[in-house]
This record gives sequence, C-alpha cells and structure tokens, in this order.
Amino acid sequence: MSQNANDLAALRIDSPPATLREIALDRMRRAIINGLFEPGARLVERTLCEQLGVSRSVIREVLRHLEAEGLVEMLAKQGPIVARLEWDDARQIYEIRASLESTAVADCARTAADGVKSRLRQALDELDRTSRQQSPQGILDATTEFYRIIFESGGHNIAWDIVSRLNSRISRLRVMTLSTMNRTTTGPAQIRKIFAAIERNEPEIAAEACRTHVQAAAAIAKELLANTR
Amino acid sequence: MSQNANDLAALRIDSPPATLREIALDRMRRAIINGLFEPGARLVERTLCEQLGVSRSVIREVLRHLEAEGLVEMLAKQGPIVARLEWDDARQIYEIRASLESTAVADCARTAADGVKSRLRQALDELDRTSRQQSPQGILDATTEFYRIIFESGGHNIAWDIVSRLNSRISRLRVMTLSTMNRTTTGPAQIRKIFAAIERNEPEIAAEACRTHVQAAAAIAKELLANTR
DNA sequence: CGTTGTATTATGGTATACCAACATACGAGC
DNA sequence: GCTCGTATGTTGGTATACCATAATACAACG
Repeated sequence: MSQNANDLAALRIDSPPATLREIALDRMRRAIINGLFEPGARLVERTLCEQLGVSRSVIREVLRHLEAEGLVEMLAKQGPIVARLEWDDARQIYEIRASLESTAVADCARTAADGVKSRLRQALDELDRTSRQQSPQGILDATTEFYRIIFESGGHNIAWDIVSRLNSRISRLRVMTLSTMNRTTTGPAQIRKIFAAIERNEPEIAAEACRTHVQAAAAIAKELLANTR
Repeated sequence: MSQNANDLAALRIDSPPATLREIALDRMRRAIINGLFEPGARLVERTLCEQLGVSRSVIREVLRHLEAEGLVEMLAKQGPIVARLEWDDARQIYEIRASLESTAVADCARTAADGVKSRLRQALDELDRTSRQQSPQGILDATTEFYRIIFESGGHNIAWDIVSRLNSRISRLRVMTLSTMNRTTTGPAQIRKIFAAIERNEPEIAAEACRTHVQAAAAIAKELLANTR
C-alpha cells in the first residue's frame, strides 16, 4: 500500500447526499422514540407531509420502513398509528434482550483486549458523571454506549441492530427505568458489576450480572406500565 | 355469554381484502427467499412493475419494507439489490438463533403441557416422513413448524418474528443444511433429542441439544459458503 | 487514434393526480 | 322527532408525471 494509494483513498466520497426519505425516516423515528407522537396516535399522511414538508410518496415509504421496524402499526382501513406497547410485548423484549446481551457480554469478557476495556471504562465514567447529575438522557446515552462497545467489539453488529430496534420500541419505558435504577441504588452499581467481571475476564459472572440488570429493568418497567393504566 | 352474542361475533369480518402492496410484499419476499432472484441481483423498479403488474409506488413501498427486513440492500445512487450474505453475517445469525431458540426450548421444556407435547410429536412425525422421502422443502416446513410450536406455546411471538426474519436471510443455506443434516445422520436425530428432553421436562438438556443442533447447522453452512466461493 | 464533449438512455427520487371507502353532517320524508 | 338517504369531506391506495443524475454511446476535434 503506497502513500499514493492512501491519498487516492482519501478522495473517496462516502457521504452520499442524504435523500429526503432518509432524512424523513430519521426525523420520524426520533419523533416517535422521543415521544413527540403519543403511542396510539394516528399518523395522518397528508398532515405529516405538511409537518415535514415532503410529498406523500416520501412519507408513505418512511411509514413502510417504520412499520417493519415495529414502531408504527397499520390498522386496516384506518391507516397508520404509533405502535402501542402492551406489557406482554415489553416482557418479551426484556427476555430477548437478556438472552442477547448476556451472550454478548460473556463473549466480551472472554475476548476483550485492553483497548476495549479502556473504552468500556470511559463509558462507565460517563455514566457515573451523568448519573450524579441526574440527567436521564445522559444516562441513557452512556448506557447505550456501554452496550454498543460490548456488541461491536465482539463482532455482533446484527445482534446490536436487533437490540437497538427492540430498545426503540420500549424507549419510553427505558428512559424511566434507567433513571429509576440509577436513583434508587447507589448509582450504576449493576453496570459496574458487569464491567468488573469483563475486566477480570469472567464470562459466567459477567453474563449473570447482565441478566440481573435486565431483569431488574423489566421489573421496574412492569411497575410503570401497571401504574400508567 | 349468550348464544346471541356468539352469533353476532360470527358476523365479524376479519379478512380485510388484501391491498396490492400486501400481495406484492408477500410475492417479492417469497421470490427472494426461494431464490428466484439471485443475491446481489439488481431489482430495477420499472422491471418489477411489469413483472408484478403494479405501479412503482407499490413496488417502492414493498422495497422499503424488505429493506428494513434485511432482504434487500439499497446501494446509494444505484438502487436496490437482493441482499448478499457474507459468512460473517451468517455466523452471527446462527449465534443469535442459538441464543433465542435455546431459551425458548428451555422455557418450553419447563412449562409444556400435554397438548403442546402432542403437537410437537405430530410435527416430529411429519419431519420423519418428509425426511425419509428426502423432500427438502418438506423437511424445512416441518422443522419450521416444530420450532414455531415451541416459540408460540411459550408466548414468545416477538422472538419468533426475529428468528423467522433471520431465517429468511439465510434461506438458501437453510434448505441445504437441513437436507444435509437429515441425510448424513440417521434422520432428524437432533430434533428428536430436543423433543425427548421437552417431553421429560428437562430444560437444561433440551437447551443444550438445541444449541448443538444450531451449531451443527452453522458448521455445515460454513462449509457450503466456503465451497461456493 | 485517442481524447473530450455531447446526446441519449436508464433509473431512482419526488411530487401530484385520481379513485374508492368510510365517516360525518345535513336534509327530506314519514 | 325519528329514520333514512344523500351530499360532502377525510383519508388511504394506486397510478402516473416529471426531474436529476449517472452511465453509455457516439461524434467531433486534435
């Protein structure tokens, strides 16, 4: 590989100017995840056109994508609504997360090199910081980053996609459960336990700590869902 | 609940006349899964319009859906192609399946009532039958049904959706691995082992047998992918 | 003969037009 | 006043039109 080849590689244009559809998809997804649209709210196509300033073609394609992601539900003969979340769905999502995350965590504990460990420590520090200043969004981002490192480091990007997609469906619960967990216990104790096991390369212990963490979140979520009704 | 109420319930219209989009989605998905379109093949929208006899709006919405499912890839500035499958993707898919299926199988072994067991036995008989007559499609259908019962019986429909979607991405491998496994070993020995453990309500053993089964499939798939190159 | 500029074509991105089904409101007839 | 029918509006489903860009072919020029 010559210097010349490197220079040429640097020329490559890799950020294709986003299409309206991609922008709209991103906006809509965020809007739903952030709760800008209530679960069950109707998503009238022509209204969305005005709100986003694009044509119905674009909106409809975005809706198809979000439908496949499970963020939007299509009621036959009535049109699209923001997906609602029953406890039974949430329960299943937490179960699946427990499976996938504990597997990834164990894998990470088995193979993690120093580089990964230090990146994890960084994420954990960030979590501590945001946790002390009671910033829900910050806690969520830091926790997400912690897990992202675990999945990516083990080459589990497909599992990460699945987990991310599932998390987006429980976004509303997630921000509350995470805040609760970081308020009641002494900070992010459970995450720290996971990290400690990874650092000492103890897969079984790490996986078990992870399962505990997810189950705790599920328990809190169940409470929340019961109270909201 | 009066007889009257029952009669009224029977009046309910529950099969909304499928839209063109739903039909087209189904057809396209099958076409890709069955290999009618080669992986990597371009999916030119106007061509598909003629082939399916619908407008581009419909085709494009279907493509968005399939894109989100991972069956179609969008190359920026070049349009959609049938998703290709690298071994690294297949590897991950088998790993995820191992996690989710073994969890579901353990759950099933823990809780399965007689009704579930007899339905599983039925599926197993069907698998024996199709296996004896070397029918690849029959083997695939029977195996799918076996797992479907396991997931549905435990209330794991979301996990089942995920597994189904992943399986559709490895459909080509799947039909070959299943045939191979049912040819080399004495019939569906591994599936039978899973069933036996479920029947005796032994979750750990059932889960382990399931993991073995998936790992064996992955090993064969790896061979296949290596040879195809 | 090759290089460069230009016309043509193929194709995806976006907007718009039209229709059918369902819902709502209103008015005629009893 | 109640019922039914009709007009009107809302909204999703589908088709089509138009544009921009990238690739290709071709021609002109050196």
